Amino acid sequence: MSIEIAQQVAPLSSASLATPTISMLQKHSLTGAVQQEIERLINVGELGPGDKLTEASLAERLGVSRGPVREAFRVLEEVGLVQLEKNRGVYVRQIPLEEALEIFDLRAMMEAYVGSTLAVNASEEQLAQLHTLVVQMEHAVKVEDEATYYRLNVEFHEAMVSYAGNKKLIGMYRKLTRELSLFRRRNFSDHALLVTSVNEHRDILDAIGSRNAAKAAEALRQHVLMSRERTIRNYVKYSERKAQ
Amino acid sequence: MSIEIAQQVAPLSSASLATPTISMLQKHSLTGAVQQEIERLINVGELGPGDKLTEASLAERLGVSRGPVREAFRVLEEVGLVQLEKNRGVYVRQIPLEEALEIFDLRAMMEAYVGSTLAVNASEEQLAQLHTLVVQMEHAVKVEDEATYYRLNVEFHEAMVSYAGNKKLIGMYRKLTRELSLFRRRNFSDHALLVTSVNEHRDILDAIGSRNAAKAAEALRQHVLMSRERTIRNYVKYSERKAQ
DNA sequence: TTTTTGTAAATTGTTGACAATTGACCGATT
DNA sequence: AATCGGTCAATTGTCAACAATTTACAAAAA
Repeated sequence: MSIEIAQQVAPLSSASLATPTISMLQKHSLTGAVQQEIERLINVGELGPGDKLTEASLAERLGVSRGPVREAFRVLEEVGLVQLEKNRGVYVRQIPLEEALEIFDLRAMMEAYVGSTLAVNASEEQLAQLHTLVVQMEHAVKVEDEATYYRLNVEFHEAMVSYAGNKKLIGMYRKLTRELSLFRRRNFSDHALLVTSVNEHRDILDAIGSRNAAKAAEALRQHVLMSRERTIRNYVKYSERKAQ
Repeated sequence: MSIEIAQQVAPLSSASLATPTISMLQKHSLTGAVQQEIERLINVGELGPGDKLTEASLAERLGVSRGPVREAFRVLEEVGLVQLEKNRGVYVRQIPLEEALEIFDLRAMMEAYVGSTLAVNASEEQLAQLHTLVVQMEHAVKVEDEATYYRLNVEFHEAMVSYAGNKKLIGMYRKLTRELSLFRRRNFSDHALLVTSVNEHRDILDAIGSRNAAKAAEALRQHVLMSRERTIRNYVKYSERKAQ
C-alpha cells in the first residue's frame, strides 16, 4: 500500500515533474513526459548513441508503467532519436557519417532559403536582434568562452530560421539538428576555428542587412558547408586516433 | 476459447494481413500494421480530415487490442496525419490553407535544390527515365486521362527527389506530400491546366538535360509555386461555393 | 425560455498480468 | 577442443481490467 503511494508520488525527474502541478498533469500526458525525459537524458549525455533502453528499467525509474514508455519509444523512433529492433529492444541511434553529411547538405539548402527570405523580409528589429547575438559571439571568442559561443551559435541560427516565418521549416530544422546532436563530437577545439566561424556570422548578417538575397543565400550555404567540412576533418582525426 | 482463437486469426484487413505469413509477422509489429492500415484508410478516403478515430472501434475492427492502436496513434501524430487531444480523442488532421501554403513553399525550396543537383549529377539513365514519364504524361493529357496524369505527376517528382540521392531529403519530401494529401481537393479539373502543367514538366526536363543548374532550379521552383497558386485559386473557389 | 446542476454512458489513460521471443549458459556428443 | 542442443532468465509483445475524464442528457431552478 504505502509503497504504491510512494511510487505514485515519486518524481518523474527531479527537475521536470517534481511537484506535478495541476496544469502540468492536464497538458502533458505521461507519454509526453517520458518522451521529454528521455530526450533530456540524451541531451545531457547520460544516454549516448548505442545505449540500450529497457522498458522495465525506465518505467521503474520514472515511476510509471511500461505502456507510456512504449508509446514514447515509438514516437522517439519517428523523431529519429532511437532505433527499435523488434523483440530485441530500443537503442539510442547511432548517426553514421554519411547521414550526418546528408543533414549538413539539407541544412545548407534550408539556411540558404532562410537567407534569401530574410534578405527580403527581415524587419529592422530582427536584424538588430541578430546583430546583438553576433556581438555577443565576438565577445565570447575574445574571452575564449567556447561553451557560450556554442550556445550563441545555435541561438543565432535558430533565430534566423524562425524569422523566416515558416512553422514547418522550423520543425524540420529542429528535427535535423536534434539528430545531428547524436553525431556531433566536440568541435571548435581550435581558437582559429572560432575566429573563422564568427567572421562568417558577421558576413551573413551583413549580407542580409544589404538586402541582397543571392548574397545572403550564398553566405549561409557556404557557412554550413564549411561546418560540414570541419565535421569531416574532425571525424577522420577522431577515427585515426581510435585506430592507433 | 474458440472465440479467442477466432479473434487471433481474424485478419487485420482483408488486403494487408489476410494470411499472415511468418516473415510478415516477424518484421511488422502489430503497431506498424495498424499504422499502415490507418494510413491506407486515409489515402483511400475512407477516413477524411476531421474524422474521429476511437481506440476501441479501431481495435475491434482490426482484431487487436487497444495497446498497439494507441502506439500507432502516437506515431501518426508525429507523422502529422492525426491530431491527439488529451482525454478527448484523436482526429484526422485538418490542414489549414496557411499550412498548405507553407508546405508548397518548402516543396519549392526542396525541388529547386533537387533541380540544381540533378543538373549536375543526374545520369543519362535517370534522364531517360524522366523522359519516359513526361512522354507518358503527354499521352495522358492527349486522351484526357486525369487520374493517370495525377499518378504520373507524383511519380515524376518522387523520381527526381530520389535521384538527388539524399535519403533524408526523400523522407522529408514524402512527409510533406503525405500531409498535403490531407488538404488537396481535386485539382486539374480543367483541361487547359493539364496542358500547362505538362509543358512545365517538359521545361524542367530540358533544363536538367541542358546541365544548367540555375535554370533547372528556377524551372522547378516556378513549377511548384504555380501549383501553389492553382491551389489557392481552387480553395477560394471552393470557399465561395460553400458560402453561397 | 434559459441556465444550471447532477447523473450516467462513453471514451481515454494507465496499469499489471500473461504469452512469445531472444540470448546466454552449460552439458553432451563428435 | 569445438559444435550442437536444450534449458532458463531476461525482455519485449499483447491483452484485458480498472481508474479518470469528458460529454451528453435530463431535471430543476431562475
